[in-house]
Amino acid sequence: MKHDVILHDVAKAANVSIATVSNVVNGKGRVSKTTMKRVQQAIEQLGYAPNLLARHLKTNQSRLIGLVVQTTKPGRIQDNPFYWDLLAGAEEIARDHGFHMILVSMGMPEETLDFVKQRQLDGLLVVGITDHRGEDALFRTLDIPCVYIDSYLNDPRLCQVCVDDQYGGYAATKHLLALGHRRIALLIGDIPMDQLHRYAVLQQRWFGYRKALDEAGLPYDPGLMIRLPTSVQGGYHAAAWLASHNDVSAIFSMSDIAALGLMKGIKDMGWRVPEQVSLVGFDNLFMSGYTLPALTTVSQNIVQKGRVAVKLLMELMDNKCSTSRKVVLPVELLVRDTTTKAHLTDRQ
Amino acid sequence: MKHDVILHDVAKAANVSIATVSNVVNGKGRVSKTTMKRVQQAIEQLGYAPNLLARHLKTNQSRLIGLVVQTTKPGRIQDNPFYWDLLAGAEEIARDHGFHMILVSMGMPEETLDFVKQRQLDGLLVVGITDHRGEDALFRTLDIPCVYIDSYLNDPRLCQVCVDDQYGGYAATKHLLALGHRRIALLIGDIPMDQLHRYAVLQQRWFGYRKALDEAGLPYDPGLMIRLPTSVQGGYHAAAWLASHNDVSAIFSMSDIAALGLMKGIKDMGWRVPEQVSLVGFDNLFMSGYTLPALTTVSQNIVQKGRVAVKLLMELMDNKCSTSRKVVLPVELLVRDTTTKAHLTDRQ
DNA sequence: CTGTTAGCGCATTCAA
DNA sequence: TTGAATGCGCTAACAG
Repeated sequence: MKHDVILHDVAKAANVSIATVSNVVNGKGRVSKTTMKRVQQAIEQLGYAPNLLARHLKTNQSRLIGLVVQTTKPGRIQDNPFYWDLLAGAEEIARDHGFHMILVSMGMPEETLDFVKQRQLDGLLVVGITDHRGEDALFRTLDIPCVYIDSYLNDPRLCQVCVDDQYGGYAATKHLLALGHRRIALLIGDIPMDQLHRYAVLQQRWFGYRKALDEAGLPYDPGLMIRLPTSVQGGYHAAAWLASHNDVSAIFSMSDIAALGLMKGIKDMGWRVPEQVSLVGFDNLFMSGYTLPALTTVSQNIVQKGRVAVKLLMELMDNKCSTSRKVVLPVELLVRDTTTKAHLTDRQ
Repeated sequence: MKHDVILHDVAKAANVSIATVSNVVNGKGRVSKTTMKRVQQAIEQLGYAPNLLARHLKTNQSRLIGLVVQTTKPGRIQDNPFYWDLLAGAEEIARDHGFHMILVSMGMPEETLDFVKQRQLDGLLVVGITDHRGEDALFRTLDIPCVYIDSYLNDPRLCQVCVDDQYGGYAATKHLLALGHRRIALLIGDIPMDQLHRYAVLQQRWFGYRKALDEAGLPYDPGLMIRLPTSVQGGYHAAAWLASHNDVSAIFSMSDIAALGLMKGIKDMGWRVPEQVSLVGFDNLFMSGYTLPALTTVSQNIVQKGRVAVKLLMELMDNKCSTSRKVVLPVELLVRDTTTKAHLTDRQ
């Protein structure tokens, strides 16, 4: 094609100045009905659309929100389907406010900072960081509105969105305890226990687990922590662990993904869920209700998490974030078919 | 914080003109070693980062690539976890070329056009459109580089990336035929058969199915098309259909998602996979190998699809897209445990 | 090798 | 109510 249509072209066509056209476009200033009509017509005919680069350069904003996700290898986005739900929820609200979402894959920290400065991002949704590596300080230096998701930062001035992970862990464990289980293993992820504080979400669920144990007067046994990756494969391999721990009658997996792999692993060993091992997951993935048996799990709404995060960000931008700076979304235990009364003798 | 650091500030600090700083930043023009050092030092100290809005306004580009996805409700992103893989692959390559990904949820067509024009997007990744609603023409009017993913547009000048859907459908069906199955149902999605051409990906797989049937000298039976949504729920309900079609010994589901639901539905009816019904899926989801029995499926690499699409887009931008304008990524039949020899008598 | 200058398209004073 | 003029921060052409 040719040259873009600009303010100037419209002005000429409507026989007015560019200032007037600008006023019409932005609904500002006083413009008479007749000229407004004429201008709108010209805009229509020429197919004019304002150049946001120019507008934003002038107004010193970008109406762009960055979704900052951690990367394993520098510059590479972590493989996690949940992010799409988060992004979808965020985009929905952002769009309603005239903002758009841009992806910021966080590799080297400085790169991320540069990105935000260069692109003049108006706000950030930061997923899953901790304040133990100074990452939060990093974003603080940026001095733009940030909403931290699943991050559990201690600074009360920070805006945060998460789910009630601790309650989730508590509810799942309590459910198993109520069914008579006493030796409940925790599929916690591939991390050393002394590094648990760096994975706040997992730590919170772990807290909930311990709390339920405490209330039941049961001791905490570090030997029941299964430290394998939070993945289908990791879960699958947890079955081998289970084979050498015959006193364990239930496993609480911190993710449905791992729970699915684990269920497969258990069945491949010839054991039955839930008759011989009870299983609880976390997340309520789209197919968790459709496994056989259907997975008992702690359900969370990730799309909603994205929505709420952007809403909070909008408030933060308007400086009217006097209300709740930390939003904890509810989780819900969905009891399905992978949990049943303890029958310890079955596998012994 | 305060005011952003701009070219001017650096220039003053280094005692040079802004043009020289610009040259250093962009590695253009001739700058002496000593001044370059001085400028770089100033940049470092002040923490200068170029304002891309200004740069792009000047250079008339944005280094932004839009990922255009369909929405069901206007303005809302369709719920599909695959998109994250696509986005991740695309971002990986885009970032390597100094581009970033922005989300364009396509509701009303005009909105989308405005978005692209206003944000001055340099290129577009358009997912799953057809040329039967004139959507392709829409993007053509934009006159910016586009790569169409999973779209099967007829215009040979268009850049497209897809997988070999037809071969996938063919291979899956042929596999079932080789096992002795003769009545093979197709779980095709919630669309009228006379609208199939509007869903080119499904149509291609359907072509493959028919081709395999033809080669085996078997007639095509429209009565074997199961028209239920491509979702876990849809698949689950397909089990009821199966119950009333006892001559059907195998089902080819056009998506793993639906296949998972179907597997559950079949088992809930008390039937066994694969002894009584063989099942093939499509996609190879992350947990498809971990169902029980493990799902036989046609595997595709969606991350790779995203990568290739951006690579193609980059070539298109450089005008050196003389080579292949259409890339067909391979698919692979993964024979796992949901398919076995036909035993028609089992359920009759 | 380095500095001066003129816009990119727009929003926004300030005059008329 | 409308228009002329200024500058957002940067690049690129041209001068020195």
